[in-house]
Amino acid sequence: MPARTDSLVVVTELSSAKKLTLEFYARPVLTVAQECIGKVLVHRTAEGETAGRIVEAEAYRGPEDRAAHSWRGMTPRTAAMFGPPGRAYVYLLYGVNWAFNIVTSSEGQPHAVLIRALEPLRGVELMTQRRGQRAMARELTNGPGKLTQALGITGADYARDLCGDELFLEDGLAGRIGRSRRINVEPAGEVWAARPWRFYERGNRYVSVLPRD
DNA sequence: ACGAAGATCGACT
DNA sequence: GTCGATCTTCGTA
Repeated sequence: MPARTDSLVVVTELSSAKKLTLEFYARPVLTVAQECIGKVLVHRTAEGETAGRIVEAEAYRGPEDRAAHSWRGMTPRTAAMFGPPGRAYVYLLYGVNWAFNIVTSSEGQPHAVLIRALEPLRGVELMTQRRGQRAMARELTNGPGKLTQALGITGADYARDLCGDELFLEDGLAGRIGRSRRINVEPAGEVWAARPWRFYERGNRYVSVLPRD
C-alpha cells in the first residue's frame, strides 16, 4: 500500500507542471524578471482556469529606479511592493486597465516584475469571452492590461500570495531571450529609461512591442 | 480641495 | 503610427 501510494505521487508530479515556490521569488529582481520568460501564469476562478506562458516582463527596482512606482517611497497603492516577495502587486492604470506585477527580492525592498505579455495556453475559450477576441488573436494577451483582462486578474488579487492555489506560476521552458529598454517609461528620464530591464522571448508573436534597440 | 500625470488600450488613418 | 478616453493616485495648498 505505501509503495503504491508513493508511485502514484511520482506519476502525478511527472504529469503535472511544478508550481514555483518562494525560493524563486526571493531573488534579485533582474534574475526573476529574466527567468519569468517561459514560465506559466495560472489563475483559477469560479469561471474556470486560464493560463499562459510569460513572453515579456520588466524589472522595476525602486526606490532608486525613477521609473518604478516605489521611487518616492511607500504609499497606500505601492504598499505591496514593500512587502514580502512572492506576492502580487496589482494596480489600476489610466482608470480602466489592471496591471499585474510579481514582488521579488526581500521584504522592505520595493522591487517587482511587471508581466507585459502572455502566450495563451489553457482556458483559451474563457479568455476569448472575457476579451471579445478570436482565439488566435494577438490582441488576446499582448499587453499588460490585456492579459489581466484575459485571466480575470483585478484589484481583488492585490497582495495575493503566489504560493497559494488561485494565482501562481508553473515551471516552463523559454526560447531565445531578448533584452531591451522598458516600454513607456520615458518620463522617468533617459538614465532610467535606457536601462535594459525588459526581457522577452524572441520571435514570439504575443510580445507587445517590437524591440527598439 | 485641486490639478497634473500616468509601467495603456482601442479606434482610426 | 497617431490620438483621445478615462479616473485613480498623490503632491501641493
